Amino acid sequence: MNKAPRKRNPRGQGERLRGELLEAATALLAELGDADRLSIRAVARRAGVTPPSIYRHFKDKQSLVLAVLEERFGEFNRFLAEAEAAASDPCDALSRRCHAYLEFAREHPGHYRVLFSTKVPMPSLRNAGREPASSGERPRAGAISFFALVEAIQRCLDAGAESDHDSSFLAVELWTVLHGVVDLHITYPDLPWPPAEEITDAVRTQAGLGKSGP
Amino acid sequence: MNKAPRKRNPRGQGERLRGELLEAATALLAELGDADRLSIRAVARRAGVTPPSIYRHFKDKQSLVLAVLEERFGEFNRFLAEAEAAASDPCDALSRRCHAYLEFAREHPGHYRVLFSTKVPMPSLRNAGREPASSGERPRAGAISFFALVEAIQRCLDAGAESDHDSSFLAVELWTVLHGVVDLHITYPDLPWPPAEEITDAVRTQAGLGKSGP
DNA sequence: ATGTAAACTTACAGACGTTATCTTATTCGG
DNA sequence: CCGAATAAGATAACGTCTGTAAGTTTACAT
Repeated sequence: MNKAPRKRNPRGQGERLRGELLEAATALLAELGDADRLSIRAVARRAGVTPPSIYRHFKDKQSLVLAVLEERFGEFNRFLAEAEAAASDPCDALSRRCHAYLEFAREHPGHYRVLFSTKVPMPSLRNAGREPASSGERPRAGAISFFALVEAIQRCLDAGAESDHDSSFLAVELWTVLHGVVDLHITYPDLPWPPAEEITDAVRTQAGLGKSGP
Repeated sequence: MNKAPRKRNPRGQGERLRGELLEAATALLAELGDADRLSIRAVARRAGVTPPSIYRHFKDKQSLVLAVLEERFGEFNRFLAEAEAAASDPCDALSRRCHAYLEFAREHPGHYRVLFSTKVPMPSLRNAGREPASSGERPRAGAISFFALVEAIQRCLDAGAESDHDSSFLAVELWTVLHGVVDLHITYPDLPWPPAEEITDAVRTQAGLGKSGP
């Protein structure tokens, strides 16, 4: 077996393993698509380290998972915000934001699942006893990107787009379609889907958010 | 402890435990919302029976889960079909079908998750080795209800509803919204959602499937 | 040389799916 | 009415996984 016992890190740089652990956990979560299925021991194997070594860098399994989630969620929001930058008008920006949403999910289906299709972090740990639910950690995460969507839509309405509904209702409508198309693609990858963009574009334009002027 | 060792079933009626096991597994799946998290031992505890007793009635864990899934999926399709029965015209039937979809999900969120938000049966068992994927079991399940939706929409178009797209595209669009709104409600139950019906009705009418005539 | 950071070894206590074997209550043949 | 067959379960156990705690080794920096 590969018994070379891992090149030890020099003094100040114990941080390096922390980074490699996050990297390993990230890769595994991308494959598993579910934080509950991630095991400390699998992360350790992946990083070429024994399981207890992880506890020098993370209090417990939940901390490790939350660290990864925070990273990925930040990258998700950054990616969507950057996509809007190149836009000419608010409706174009909204379109780009939606397409970026789909692109992120296509590139990182596992991470998408972990971020948006599982309940508050580690329901299995709640069942284990001890803590009284500690909800309120990750709901905020989904909320951030939702409010960014509301604002993007409001800018469209301010620019003259006409719709029967207000921005927050439209945001729910759009998010619903985006999430739905993504989740179905992930769950049934072998069905002959039309391109995801066609679906979401159809709903977005039918809702009156296609172009600014009348 | 409750050491009364369970009233034994008479000769011909060993089937009774089978029923109770299905019942217990069904209840647990409703709570867990994930077939992978269901444990044989939990089913046994719930039914007041020792774990190996299950193997007299089901070949293995997968068979038990599949039996439950088949039952629930049948009920789902029946529920949607019955909802259409009371309709006056094709568009009303479509509306009722959509509302029934939402109602089923609201009444049985856990079962909805198991039926429509997890990949082919037991991905964890595939990883375990032995079998070469055996896909093709449950995809058919989702397909049945999808084709029923296509037909319901086609009847609307035949009755004079005008839309820019064909029935199968519209079916994907509608299913996307239905699934999206359901999954978001399940994943973030504490957000201040507008009623699910409002969202799906909006998309359905915007798509031109609100009323038959012009 | 020594203190200490970084990682290791060992170990516990519990869960899981599943098999092999044993017990007991019921039913049927006589 | 009684003994044998059998169906419906229970016990015990194996092998594997899991998260994590305690204590130990190694190698670098001073």
